[in-house]
Amino acid sequence: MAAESQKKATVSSTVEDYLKVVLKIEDMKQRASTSRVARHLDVADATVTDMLRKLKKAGLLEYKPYYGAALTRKGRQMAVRILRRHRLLEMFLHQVLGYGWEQVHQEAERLEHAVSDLFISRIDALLDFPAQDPHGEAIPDARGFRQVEDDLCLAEAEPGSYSVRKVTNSDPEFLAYLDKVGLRPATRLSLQEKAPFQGPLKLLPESGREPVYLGLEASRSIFVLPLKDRPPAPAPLPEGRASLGAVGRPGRGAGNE
Amino acid sequence: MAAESQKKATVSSTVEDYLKVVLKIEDMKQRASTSRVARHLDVADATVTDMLRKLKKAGLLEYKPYYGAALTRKGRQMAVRILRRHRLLEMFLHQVLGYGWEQVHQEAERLEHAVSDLFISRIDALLDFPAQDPHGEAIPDARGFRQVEDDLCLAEAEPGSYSVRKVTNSDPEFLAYLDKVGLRPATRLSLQEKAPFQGPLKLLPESGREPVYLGLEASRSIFVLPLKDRPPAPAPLPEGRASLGAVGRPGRGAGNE
DNA sequence: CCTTATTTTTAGATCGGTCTAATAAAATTC
DNA sequence: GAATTTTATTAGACCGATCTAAAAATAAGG
Repeated sequence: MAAESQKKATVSSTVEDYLKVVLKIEDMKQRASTSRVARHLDVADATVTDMLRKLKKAGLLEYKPYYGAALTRKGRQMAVRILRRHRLLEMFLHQVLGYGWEQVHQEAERLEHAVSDLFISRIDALLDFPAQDPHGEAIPDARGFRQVEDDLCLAEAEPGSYSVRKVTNSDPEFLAYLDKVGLRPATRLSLQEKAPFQGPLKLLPESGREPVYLGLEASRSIFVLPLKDRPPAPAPLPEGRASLGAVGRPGRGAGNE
Repeated sequence: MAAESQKKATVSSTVEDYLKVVLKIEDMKQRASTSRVARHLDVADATVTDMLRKLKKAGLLEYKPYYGAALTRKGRQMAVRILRRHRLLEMFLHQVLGYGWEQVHQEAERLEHAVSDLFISRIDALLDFPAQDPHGEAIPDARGFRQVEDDLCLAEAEPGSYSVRKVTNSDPEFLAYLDKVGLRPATRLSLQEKAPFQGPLKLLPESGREPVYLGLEASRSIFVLPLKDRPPAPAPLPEGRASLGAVGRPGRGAGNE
């Protein structure tokens, strides 16, 4: 063992959760302050202060009292690993077990801490190495590389034609609603107008005939890709709904749900 | 809610583990004494004493100091539920993700505490409601019913023809060995002789040409079904190896089936 | 039966993760 | 720039699960 001692350094699932939210906050270009982390994890601020000190000691992040935390390379590596697991699991639940996209997050949240590397690599292969999860979020590859994407948030878009790239919100209610009005990754839509003074957006999804009025706040979690007028191929996601060797949602036979 | 208050009563995974081993011990027709439970869980006796008192207070088992524990109906129900999850998960890992039978136990051990009921019912359907796990152990059904089987242990069998029903040992080394010499659920074999004085058994598995000499102790974890001489159909397991929508072990590039 | 050995329980401590209440630092406002 | 508000940290405690060491109950032998 000459090398840098690439210890497996197994951490608790609590630690994994802390790393995950720090990464998430950093990805949003915000400062990972104590209170922000606390809000994301729904724990008391004091608990976070404590934990950040511990994680600093473990070399997983830098931490300046009264300022906040920033992942070290090692910490980021771990966080990205969990992110990968989470998203792969979501895709697996959706494609193989027929979960709705509003159901996958909660289950993946528990599974990401429990499955082995073998499990992950098997589902990765089974899914043919997917690049996005069911919400359109990029899945980091096995080496921890993440594709960067220039994000255009619907809240900041001008009227025009777009296709939905991803939805960064895991609230099941919200996702179920989007699904109902026909807004999912890869669907095309035209943004018709934006009411002034934080007003709602008027959208026309290609699927539905009815226009959809979406609150400005809600529109912040929808990211889109501008379409050069109306080309034939939008195609971000490999393909839509449950298609693999899946039991197509529940259906026949004995009871599920 | 007029009825008996069928509370979901969610317990920690530690508690689930305790219930599981008490069930296992009871299934072996032994007394679930403090030390026996401690050995199975690899914890100190004192820890078990404590826990048994707690579980008694929770109404999950009866407990007499200096004697031992016995599951209540509620406790047994929970324990069987975990057993079902465990075995279903093993089958899933084997059939869908191509795990070897010596690999499934460890992974299922973690997953059984993490997956939701929905997950379980989906894999149950995906596997077409299997009755046995990869070791040939019966999977309790969704209502908690367990099929009883008259167990004939190889250690107690007379020379003759048998088919392997189940292997009750989760040591990966041991299972890998059995696999190598061609002993798995549903394989036929002839028990040729048993050496006296706790001596080894001489076996001839149908697959292999070489006889296998198996220690008496090892033979205690192999259970068999007597064959009426040599009929065409042995068929305890629904069918042998990975057959479902499985990715046939890892292997090639794409592919789901 | 009394002594010894074994098994079990009690007592007291530790560890990880969490909390509340009190205090202190930083940011904001006047 | 002093006072107030907001944000963080310290202090002290709790809970679940575990441990070790000591004491007590049961079982086994002579």
